Amino acid sequence: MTQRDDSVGIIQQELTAFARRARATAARMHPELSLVSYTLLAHLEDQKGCRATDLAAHYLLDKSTVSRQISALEKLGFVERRVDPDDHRVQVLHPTELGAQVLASAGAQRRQAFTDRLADWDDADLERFASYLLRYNEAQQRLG
Amino acid sequence: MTQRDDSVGIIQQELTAFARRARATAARMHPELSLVSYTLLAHLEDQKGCRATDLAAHYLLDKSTVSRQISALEKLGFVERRVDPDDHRVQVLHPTELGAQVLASAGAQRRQAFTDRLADWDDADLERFASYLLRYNEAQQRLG
DNA sequence: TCCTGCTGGTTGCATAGTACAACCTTAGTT
DNA sequence: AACTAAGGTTGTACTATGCAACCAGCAGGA
Repeated sequence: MTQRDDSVGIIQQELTAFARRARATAARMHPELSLVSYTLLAHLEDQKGCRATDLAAHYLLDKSTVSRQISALEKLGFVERRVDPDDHRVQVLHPTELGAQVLASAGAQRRQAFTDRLADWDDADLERFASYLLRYNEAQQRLG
Repeated sequence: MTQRDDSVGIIQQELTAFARRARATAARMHPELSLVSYTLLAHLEDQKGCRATDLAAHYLLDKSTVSRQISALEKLGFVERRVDPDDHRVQVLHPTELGAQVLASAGAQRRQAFTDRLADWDDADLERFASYLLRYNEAQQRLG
């Protein structure tokens, strides 16, 4: 067992531990907006509106899952649907004013939690950690 | 928005993206053993047996959740219960021979996937990434 | 024009994972 | 003996998810 293998083992173990906790932690932080809802809503804001199909493709979710998530967000008044005049099959989804507010609030809370956890890191370490995560996720997407 | 804030933002985003994918990815890799089951079974092996309560405490799960997970693992023949002779309330849980085999196989598959994703990293980066994850998770546990 | 096939979305069904509360059994204390 | 605490199980409910069946609108070709 080389030192390299040790590192891989630790990375596996720690990422797994993180994944196991993530949903529950997010739910505790802002019960109003689950991890998934938060992500979808954030994407809508980022993209200035998109279709349910785009969300499904981007997050590797089934379209039925997205459909239900969006219904829930709509029921909460966080999302509105605008039928595309050029293609009546399509609904372009947008955050509502309220949705944007809730998103901003949840985002601030999330960001604060991360900032706290990373408070005693120096800038160089933070930047390197960020670049490692980007690199890792890029590889994961590439390799499935 | 400082460069530091950017780094925090990226870390948040990438860890979130990872968490969103983790369960589904794990499920695709070895349908026999979900992420949670895998983790519980691995803990049993690590600890050379422990109680359901210990698992619940360690993974911040409700004891009912653990109870059901263990029932499922037992039904699959991966776990056996041994009543503690000193305290008949207690069941000490152990992986069975079969459970250990499945665990080893799933573990090898998981490890291989990580090894592939990290194939083109040099040793120093791997070691640093591993240490960052340890540090991050330690802080998360400390801060809740 | 009409049939066929494709695309975007919804709905019915099934499953996993989870929590909470009520409960049972066994230990330990007073 | 009576009470309390600890380890587990079970009933109930809810969220997230996928698959399959379906509907509706669009686009192309015979």
